[in-house]
Amino acid sequence: MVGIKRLAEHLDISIGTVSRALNNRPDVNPETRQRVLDAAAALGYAPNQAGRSLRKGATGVVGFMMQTGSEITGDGDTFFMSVFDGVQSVLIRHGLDLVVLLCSSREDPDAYLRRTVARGFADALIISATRRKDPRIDFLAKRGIPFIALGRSLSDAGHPWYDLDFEGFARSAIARLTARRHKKIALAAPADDINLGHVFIEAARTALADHGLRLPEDYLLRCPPNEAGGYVMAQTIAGMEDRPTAMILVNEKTAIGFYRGLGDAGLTPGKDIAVIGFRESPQARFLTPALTSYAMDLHGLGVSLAEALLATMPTYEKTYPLGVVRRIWPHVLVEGDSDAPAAD
Amino acid sequence: MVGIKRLAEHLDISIGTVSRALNNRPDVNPETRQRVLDAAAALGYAPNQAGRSLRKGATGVVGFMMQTGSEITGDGDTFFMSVFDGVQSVLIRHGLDLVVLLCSSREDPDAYLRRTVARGFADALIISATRRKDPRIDFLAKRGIPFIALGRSLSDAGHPWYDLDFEGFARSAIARLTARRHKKIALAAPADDINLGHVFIEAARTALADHGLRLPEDYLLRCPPNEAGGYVMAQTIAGMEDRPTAMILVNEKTAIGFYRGLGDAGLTPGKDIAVIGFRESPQARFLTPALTSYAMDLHGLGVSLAEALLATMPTYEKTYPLGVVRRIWPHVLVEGDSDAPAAD
DNA sequence: CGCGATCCCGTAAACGTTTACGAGAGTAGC
DNA sequence: GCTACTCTCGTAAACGTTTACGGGATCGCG
Repeated sequence: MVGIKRLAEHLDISIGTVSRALNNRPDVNPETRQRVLDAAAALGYAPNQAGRSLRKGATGVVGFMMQTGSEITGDGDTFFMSVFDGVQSVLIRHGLDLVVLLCSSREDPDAYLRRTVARGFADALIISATRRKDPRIDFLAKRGIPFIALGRSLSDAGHPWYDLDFEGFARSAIARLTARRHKKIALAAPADDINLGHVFIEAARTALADHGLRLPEDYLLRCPPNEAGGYVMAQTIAGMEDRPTAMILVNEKTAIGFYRGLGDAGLTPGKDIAVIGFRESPQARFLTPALTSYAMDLHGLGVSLAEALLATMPTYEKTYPLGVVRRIWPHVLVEGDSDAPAAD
Repeated sequence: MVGIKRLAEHLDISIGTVSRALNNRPDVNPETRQRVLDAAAALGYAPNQAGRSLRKGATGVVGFMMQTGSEITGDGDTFFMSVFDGVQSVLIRHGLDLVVLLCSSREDPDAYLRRTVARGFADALIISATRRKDPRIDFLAKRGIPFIALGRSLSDAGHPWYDLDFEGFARSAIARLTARRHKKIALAAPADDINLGHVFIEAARTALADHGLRLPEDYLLRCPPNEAGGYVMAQTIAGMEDRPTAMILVNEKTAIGFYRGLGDAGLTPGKDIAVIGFRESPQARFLTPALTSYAMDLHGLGVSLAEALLATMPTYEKTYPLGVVRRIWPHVLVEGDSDAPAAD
């Protein structure tokens, strides 16, 4: 490992000058700088990150915390990969790197966060799967660590966040179904403490009320946001004596199991039961009948997340004079054939 | 931020003793150690990672490099999440942390690796999506950085690796199909340079030969390993004048699009064309007819990967006296209804 | 010739740890 | 009372950077 010291004695100049040349500071002779740059390339010099961050007090990395095996992100999907890609495209322009911090399903997210913050891993963080009340938010705010949340929370530290448009989804889906004469509309939302379930359900309740409808207790189904969850939910629906005629799913993966479960129960999705899913996805795209769902620009979401995060960091706040961003990310309807009008 | 210095002057002892107490070294009075531990907890002391790794020359993190948006891992799926979970369960026992290093689709994997190695991010690495010849292997070996590859490669640096059993898959699937009187068997493999495609195709060729069959040129289909790839492949198959009666897919996600594509072309999977997929997955599990495929213990694979990696690190090699592990990870057949006998 | 300004560059401190070394105190053995 | 040893702890160097500070050239100008 060739360090700045070896580089300096090889060029027979001081390490100070070498450092200045490499970090192109003004007070160094252009010719010397070139010599240093050439030698650095020739010897394969790479600055030691530990030394650098010890001195500067910053690491140059941004962490994206997510949970493995949790209900919400457990199966992993194209969602986060696309967002990562967007985040990274912004960070790389500033010499920052993105690393993904995986919190195992067996570990407490709050403890995990404290641990990784204590290690001084990242200069800034993106947290996802925000809970109704999320101690991570208070913790990060108190420690003064720049962060942004993907997902709203009741915990409010004046921090920036982006979230998906669950209200718009609920309104649109319900308007669409009622326009097609559906009156018995059921919802499927994840059962855990992740905030999005609450937001969606509340929005759906008021949207239903706007159309003179209400949500019976047994029409609010809690199911794990994956294929198996959709399957057992279909069984439940099929066995109900006052069966709903339409179903709204907040997670696209439940749709896959739901279709199969309906089929196994002798029901046809889109005919016996109208279905609308939240997020358009490669998997759901190939369902038959095509799932009516909502598509969004995830790469763009990643870009916006990164920019809003940088806006809260002293070093970059002039580059991104955005203030504290708290915004709902839009989506567009993708019409399918899964939400036909109600019979009768 | 309270460092070791503040802790020391608060206790009125030297920083050396504090450090020794915290790293529980032998030569410190038990009573003093307890005082230090208590004070550390009270003041919320957390060791500065930069300082520590600068001194020790190690960071205590293991990186898992994967590509976003690439064909092989682009859509992300349950595969890697499960592996991550297994890896982490081992690392955490040794105070090591796992971070995921995302290489964007727009960046060269080799350049990305060099960059992150140069940054001194991780003490050891796990690389995935190995190519036929993979410069990353030579690079890591030359730099003497402990690493393990998930996937074989022609590049051989005497390094450890694990890989899935593509040969066993090919043999089993072909034996199963020929036993059901299929003679016109086609393959679908990814088109990129990832090594698994080559391994699988070669294995399939010899397995076919063992049964007196051969692989016509147009029965070897290259398709992106995702839903859309499966769809267009179905169109291609449907339009062939000498249509195969069976299809083997190395990627489960292609099965989803393939089913839909066949349906749109008026063909029924499992009836007009037998289908066998490689990896059993939540998505494929809910296809109709159920996809015959192969399941494997991904968490266990992660555990084994981590142990084999640690076995190559000087610090841990006595704990895991495994030598250089190069092993094929087993799977088991999950019988479905998608590979019915050939008509006539 | 003197003086200030400018341009480069060397010196050294600092970031927060870990650890080799040695020193002081106590203890035991003779 | 001397030596040898153990136990505990303080001292200081080292890890690889960055950067404030100052100093020697060089130059311009009066």
